[in-house]
Amino acid sequence: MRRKTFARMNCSIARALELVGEWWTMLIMREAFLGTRRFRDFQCNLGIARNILSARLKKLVARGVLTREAAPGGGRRLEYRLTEKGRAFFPVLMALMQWGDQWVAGPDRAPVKVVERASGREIAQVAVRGADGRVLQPAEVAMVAGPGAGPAMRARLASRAARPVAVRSRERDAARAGG
Amino acid sequence: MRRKTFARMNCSIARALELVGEWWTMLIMREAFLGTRRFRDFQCNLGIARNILSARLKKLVARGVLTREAAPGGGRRLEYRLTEKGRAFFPVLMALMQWGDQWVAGPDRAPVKVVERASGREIAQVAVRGADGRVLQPAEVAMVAGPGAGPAMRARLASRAARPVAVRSRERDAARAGG
DNA sequence: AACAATGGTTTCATCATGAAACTAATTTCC
DNA sequence: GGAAATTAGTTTCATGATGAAACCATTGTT
Repeated sequence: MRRKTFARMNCSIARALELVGEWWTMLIMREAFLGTRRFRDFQCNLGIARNILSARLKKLVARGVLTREAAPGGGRRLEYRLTEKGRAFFPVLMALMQWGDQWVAGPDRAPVKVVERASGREIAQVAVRGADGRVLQPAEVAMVAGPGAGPAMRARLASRAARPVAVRSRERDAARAGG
Repeated sequence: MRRKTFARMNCSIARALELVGEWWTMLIMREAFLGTRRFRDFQCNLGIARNILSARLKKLVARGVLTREAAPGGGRRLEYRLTEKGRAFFPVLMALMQWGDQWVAGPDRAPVKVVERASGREIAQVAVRGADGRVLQPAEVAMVAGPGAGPAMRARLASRAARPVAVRSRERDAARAGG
């Protein structure tokens, strides 16, 4: 059967994943943030098949995440560059990288360190913050219906509004389970 | 050919995606943060095929993102719950949701609003911040080799250390391109 | 004109996905 | 105690996505 689309779901995460959630796409975004612009370089740096890279780039351009422009220089050179929409994706990638650093690679084994260009100091952990800037844990927030919520989502959110993601202590050992 | 694995890549984003980057997995995480714990509820809320859900949950448990425990109640009830590692994924999902709200759903069409439980005020934008708490744009940071960088990554980062993600003005129209 | 570099598209074998059918463990109803 | 129901899967099978290699097209160089 055909792979299901997330586009119809009344959920911004699903709709975002429809654009960037396919296999390879987030790594293409990573490359773009690392400064890669040319088809050849994406292909070599990632080791992705060319037909797949072509399809992914095409979709990202069509969705306004990248632009495709002729580049100066010999041959048939093109450049793929991040748009404003693409650059706005930065926090997602940084959050994902930090999670990988801390929970997959292991502490102090990060392959890449992100530093503030001006000062050379490492950036802070990407975190969810309240209006006052305080860092919030999952249990400290609630999901409520937004202006774009359909009837189904509205019903779901109403029925569980009082049920945060509870934190239990007995799982600490299990959280270290194998890789 | 078999789908390539990202696990060997010297990149925390790739390694994170190896765990949560498969089709459906991030939406399963979203459901978990919304409070869903039972197989049946994941299946109904997402509309995912049961064999795929089974495979994804199994992998998330094996990787320490979820726990699987018997739950009180009739039948053969099980509960899947987020571990500390799973809860640490919160900023990634919130960043993704906000990006979807702003750039895919369109402004003021967000299906879900996330508010601080204590005050009821909406949370802030998830952003990359420096050590001093100031919000940083992609062009304001540099990627440098971390303790876990291999020779190849080290060489790449050294050669492009001086090349930030440049911001050009002429793309503003293109960024609005079709959906 | 021939050749090389870049950026693809096409073809084909293999793997992943989705739907439905089937299995298994536990509890409730009669 | 046995039948049915609930939950949580696994198996089977048709179809779609992926990866590798081959092929094509445009532009610039010799």
